[in-house]
Amino acid sequence: MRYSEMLLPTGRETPSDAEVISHQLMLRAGMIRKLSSGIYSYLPLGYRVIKKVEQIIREEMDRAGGQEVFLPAVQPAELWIESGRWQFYGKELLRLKDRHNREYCIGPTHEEVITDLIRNEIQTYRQLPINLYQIQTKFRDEIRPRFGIMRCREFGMKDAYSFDADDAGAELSYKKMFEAYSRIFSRCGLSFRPVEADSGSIGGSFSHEFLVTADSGEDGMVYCTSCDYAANLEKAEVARPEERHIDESEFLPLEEIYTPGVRTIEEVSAFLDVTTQDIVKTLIFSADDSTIAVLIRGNEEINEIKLKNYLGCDSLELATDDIVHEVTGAPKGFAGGIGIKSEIIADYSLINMRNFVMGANKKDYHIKNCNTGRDFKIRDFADLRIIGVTDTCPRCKSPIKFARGIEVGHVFKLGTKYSKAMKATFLDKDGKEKYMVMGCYGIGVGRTVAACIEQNNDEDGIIWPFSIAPYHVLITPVNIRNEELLSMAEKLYDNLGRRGIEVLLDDRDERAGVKFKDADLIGIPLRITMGPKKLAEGKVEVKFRKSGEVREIPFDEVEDFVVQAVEKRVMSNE
RNA sequence: CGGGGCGUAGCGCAGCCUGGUAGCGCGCUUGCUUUGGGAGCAAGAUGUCGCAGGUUCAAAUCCUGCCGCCCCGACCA
Repeated sequence: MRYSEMLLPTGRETPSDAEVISHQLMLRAGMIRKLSSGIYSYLPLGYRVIKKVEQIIREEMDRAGGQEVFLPAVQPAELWIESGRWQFYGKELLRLKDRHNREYCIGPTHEEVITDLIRNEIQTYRQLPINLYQIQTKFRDEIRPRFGIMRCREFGMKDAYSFDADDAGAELSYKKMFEAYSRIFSRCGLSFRPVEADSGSIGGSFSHEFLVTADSGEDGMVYCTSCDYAANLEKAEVARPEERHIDESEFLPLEEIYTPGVRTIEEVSAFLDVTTQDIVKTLIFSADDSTIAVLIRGNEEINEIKLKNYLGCDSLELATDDIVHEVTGAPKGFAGGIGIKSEIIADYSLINMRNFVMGANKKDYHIKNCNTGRDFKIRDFADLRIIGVTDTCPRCKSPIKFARGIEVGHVFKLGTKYSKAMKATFLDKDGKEKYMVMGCYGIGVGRTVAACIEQNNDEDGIIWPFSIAPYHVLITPVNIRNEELLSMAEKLYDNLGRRGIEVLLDDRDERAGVKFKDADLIGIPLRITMGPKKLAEGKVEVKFRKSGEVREIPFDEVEDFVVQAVEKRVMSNE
């Protein structure tokens, strides 16, 4: 491609509404333009990168036994009513009506469509397993799109669905996808980590997120410094502590203390001159239609996902002030375990606590020297908190570390949730009709590109890995008015193109400085600079964007040099 | 949905408080000079001042309503 003919509007200024580096650079490098909140157009340079990532995905999905399909973006409401999600998906599902007033949605995901297809086409175990995937534009009406291409409403996604005859088969399918994903993200030149994730409302089974490590990531993760345990913060388990022997003689007598207007853990801690670890926090939740009190040590945070999973409820939220008053007989801020009119569950952090402080369920009072068992009953202890810096690995007890990441992929073992709801059955060897066991596997294509930029940039711009760079090589004749220079550049451009190298020729009538700045910004991995002085010696310069290394190569050798350099680096995911 | 901010040329912004009919930098066009890290000089083009009402002789500026965008939070995959 000739730069002079390409729509490649680079910009010097950072657009004011771009927060994260990948968004800024994608705008400045002329890769994307925003049409509306969370809705973007891809310009030629940006789309080339998207296609590169898609191609890697296709190759690896095919290699793992996937078959590519293309499913409708617009889906009839009936399917979603059948799966039950028309009701539960909420406002994120963009719904619309056609001229006959029939209801549709724009697919945020395709479990319904694929399950419908498969139930009609698959009758016997002989046709299983099967894995179908597509690369499609999805729409999720996010409450708050942000970070440019990272959290969009409209976005390109690869989604795959596996159907197996039994659980063991489904686990094998899952494992294959897990491995394919690892290869895909490695080939994209990303530093990433698969972490255990919550399988949440989709039900049972298990799930992994692929997180690209980046400080700007929206997801927190924790990983073990010794074994290979890694999980996102929602999921990360906290081990049950060993119970110390209870010697009831240690128990001190209860003591009610006047604590006017003292409500938060910090206030109580300061007022009574105790540490936050000596206090028990009592949180009142409304879970579906019931109310439950949850106790946790003062310095810890509740993990609502864990709580929701533990309770097995559909909705969970902190109780309203009215309910708090009803259950505790006091305004917010003085709840405690003693005398509360609801069931009580407690986080493991309470197990070895003695003589702690709690709210008194009475306005302006707290109680000292509370003890579980002696003073009140707890229905159950469970892992209900967010893992913290002082915790250790739940598997091997080694120290853990925290990091942030961008979720670029998610693999999910679905089980039979959809096949049951939509009656996707097959006839097994034993002549019995059974539900197919499903898995689903997503990759955010645009997000993968953004994540790559987050990991590969410097003050001058993007630094593409060879594997997904929009072009491998940029030829920069320093002055196109020098006809000899230009014609030699064009010759090199033609020859490299013929040998399968993707080349961009900067044939613009611009000053060298402008070309260099744009070259660094758009991040092409190799730049061949052709200037009159070096060319008089029969040489050109080859500069590697990533390392900054500059090699002077004789003009008649540069073609071979570049071909070899590109091939070597594409193969090694550099 | 709650809180905050912004909307003026393609991009980044000033002007608004104190009304008088719009400006700066970059970019763009033309010419000359320059030519290895975002050139210099000269001459130019480009605006429903987000939209709709209102106040006023007069509104980018004051008032009301709406829309859009961004940030924080809550929510959700």
